Amino acid sequence: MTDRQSASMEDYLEAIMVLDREGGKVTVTRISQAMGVKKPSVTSALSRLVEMGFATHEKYGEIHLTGKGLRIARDVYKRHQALKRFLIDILDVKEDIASEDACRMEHYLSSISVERLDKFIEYVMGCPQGKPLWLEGFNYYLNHGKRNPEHMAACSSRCKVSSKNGKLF
Amino acid sequence: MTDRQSASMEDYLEAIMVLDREGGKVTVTRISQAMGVKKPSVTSALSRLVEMGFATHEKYGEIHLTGKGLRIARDVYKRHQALKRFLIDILDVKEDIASEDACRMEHYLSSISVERLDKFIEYVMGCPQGKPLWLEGFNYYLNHGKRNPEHMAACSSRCKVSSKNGKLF
DNA sequence: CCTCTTAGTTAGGCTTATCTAACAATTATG
DNA sequence: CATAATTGTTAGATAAGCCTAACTAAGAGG
Repeated sequence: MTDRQSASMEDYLEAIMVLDREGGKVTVTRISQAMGVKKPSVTSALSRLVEMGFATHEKYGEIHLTGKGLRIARDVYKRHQALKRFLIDILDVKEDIASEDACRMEHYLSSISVERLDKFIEYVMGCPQGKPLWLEGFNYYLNHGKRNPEHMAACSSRCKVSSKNGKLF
Repeated sequence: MTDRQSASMEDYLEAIMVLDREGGKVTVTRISQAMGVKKPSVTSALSRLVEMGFATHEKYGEIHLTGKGLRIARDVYKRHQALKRFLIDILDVKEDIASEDACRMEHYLSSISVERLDKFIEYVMGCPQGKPLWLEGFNYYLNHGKRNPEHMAACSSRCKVSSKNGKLF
């Protein structure tokens, strides 16, 4: 039922979904540019997606995901976002690196682990009073190579009111 | 200089290193069993590793990693451990799932991100007084679907004295 | 409506990484 | 030490996924 597709197929499905959300027709050229592959690769991939029942594509015509295809695309995207948010918000990795890492790893995280990761981010970032102090402490640790004596004394996880990472994505 | 090899090549290098650490001669058969591939695949992979200067292997003879090969193997293994420890110790994922996830993702985490992840685990698990209370709070959140009111009141990250995860690996 | 440009497809080749079947070398055993 | 069992290699097939080159379809401008 929930068999994973190849990394490549997942990438195509995800790209089609994202391009569709961006608006306008989803074309071979757009997919090609978005994914950094040549157009014949897209045509070839599309024929496999169609064969597997994940997309529809009439010659020279429109490209759409089927229900099945969309479900997979959303799954992949969810994994992508969870990984990216973790890397950026918790580990303080720069956005471009985080995105690249997420793009590569999104195909390999089990559903159990995504679920946990999602909950973890929710738990940490959803701290009622804002960014947890212990996370501030981690930043200090990253920058200074040692624990902040103040944090160690208090060992407090009281939350900051304003979050440093205010952007939605 | 630090070009990443393919996932498959990294897997072979890692397996050879681990088998070597386990003791005894590293043989085609052992590699084959450890990795779940047939023996001709191992022979073929070995010839590529030798060609790239990552291993030595005389016909019907001994298999060893070169310095270059060992360096890569250690890198991969480090990523593996970081991911696994994170999944188990922080996200409370079961060991077998964590290992599988780590095995697949270990090839795709950038060096910057491993570094951060390592530091993160070090920071969290190395809390002077033991397992942080906020992490206990996360466990509660996982099991009950909501924050523990007590933790919310205190929002404390004081550490438990004894760690629940006492094993080294 | 004809031509030129752009978009998409087809054909064919390459690489990686796997497999099976058959063969060769090595090791163990009576 | 001769033969059987194990171990390792070679040859050849297959599949995914990418590429280039060449072709065809569709659409835009004069």
